[in-house]
Amino acid sequence: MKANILIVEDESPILELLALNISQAGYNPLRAISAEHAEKLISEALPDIILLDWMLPGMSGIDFAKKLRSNALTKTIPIIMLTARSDELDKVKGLEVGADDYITKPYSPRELNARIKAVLRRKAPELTEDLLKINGLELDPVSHRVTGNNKPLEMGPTEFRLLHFFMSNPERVYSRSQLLDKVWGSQIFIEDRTVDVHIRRLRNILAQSQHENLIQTIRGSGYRFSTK
Amino acid sequence: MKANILIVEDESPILELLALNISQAGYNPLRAISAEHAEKLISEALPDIILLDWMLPGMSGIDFAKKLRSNALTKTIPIIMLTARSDELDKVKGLEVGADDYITKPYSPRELNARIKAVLRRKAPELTEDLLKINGLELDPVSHRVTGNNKPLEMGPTEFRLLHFFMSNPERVYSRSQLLDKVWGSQIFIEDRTVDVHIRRLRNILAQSQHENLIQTIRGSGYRFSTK
DNA sequence: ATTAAAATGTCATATTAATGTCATACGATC
DNA sequence: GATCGTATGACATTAATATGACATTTTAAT
Repeated sequence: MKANILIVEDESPILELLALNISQAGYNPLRAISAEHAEKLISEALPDIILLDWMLPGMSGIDFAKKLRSNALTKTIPIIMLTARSDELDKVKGLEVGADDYITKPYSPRELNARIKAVLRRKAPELTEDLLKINGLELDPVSHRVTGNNKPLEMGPTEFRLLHFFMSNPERVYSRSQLLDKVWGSQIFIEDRTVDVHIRRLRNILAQSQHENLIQTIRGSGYRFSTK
Repeated sequence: MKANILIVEDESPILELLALNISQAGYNPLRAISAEHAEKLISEALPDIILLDWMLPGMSGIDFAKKLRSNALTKTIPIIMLTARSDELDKVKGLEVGADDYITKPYSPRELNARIKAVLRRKAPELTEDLLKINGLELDPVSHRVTGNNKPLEMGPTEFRLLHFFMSNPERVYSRSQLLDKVWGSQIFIEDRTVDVHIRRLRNILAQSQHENLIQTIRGSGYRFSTK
């Protein structure tokens, strides 16, 4: 599942350039030319990251960031600020407002990608393409392959995403609804109990290499991926 | 017996959408397009939960909530506020007025269901996610793990919540009914003596790492979690 | 377009764990 | 030692999860 990155930038050429870079980096860019426009897009679907220009017509980037931070729904979306000059003052202000990172123009695509990746790693590791290895269980998002003790494990797409999510977020309990939101997507209406079934399917597959008890049931709470 | 959920919302499409979700979730939706209309329905039969739009023509949602709270008959009906924007101010006001929870539009059906479920169950106020450590006893809400001197301790959901509550509120005596309210939830009809049983179960588990006397009996008053 | 294969979500049922209550034992307090 | 409050063990009931089967949808292959 590609990460959705919302770019808020009033200068069209820069916006397009950013969007191009982002899509080349394997993410899904969403374009907004103002804070108001961005709000509309956000109300339709929450992006995973917001790239926010400092200077915007209408509501400024700072104010918009503040607003995003004060709303429970958008509070946790990472914001990367785009600033024209890199004076320290801006940096401080940006961090005060709650930006997770900031980039100065002219920016280098490589730097941009690095920042995005860093932020994703911190907030939503399952959206990165990092190779995951735990206790002889390997999942490669790039080649879309899973092996247990070097034995290839075949599974359906849903089980793959589920395992990917779990391996990216180990040692944490997730309720069935949280898993549905994170692995299936938030606008889908599926029974909680369906999660159980996919957990079983995944466990069955992992059992081929004795990794089935990496997925643990926490009665009354949900499931946890753990090596302990 | 299905729970009756009264929806008070003036915008017809939203009302229908809510009603649809609610009936799919196995509840019985009742529709009202204004506070006045709602009052009429309430006078016929008391609903189990009221979903109340913040902005209503005629009497506003806030005023209506106040009114409901001031009437002995309707005082105890849980109210979930529906707000267009989730600014903190609204939240505060809503809670002041006595709303039990609030949801911001656009809401996800799953979130709505989760809230309804939570309100129906009247679970204890949410405890934090912070790691709790006392005298070698550790409770991690995130991974849902308890260890005593690094030895894993297994326990049921109720004992976990009980311990979580105690560790979050140490050095304080709680009566059995207070514990029932805080750990089990307020609308539940359970014998006071049952608390004793769970205390014993918890003590038994904690005894594996010699932590059993962190839970002390205060004769005539209740129990206390204390290191002294 | 047609067919076959794979994947998916839901349901009914089985299994297991957790829960609440009771009867009784214990211990403190007067 | 009588009384009151608490501890404990057993047990029936309830609740949560696991499982197998199945209908439907998606995907891939021809």
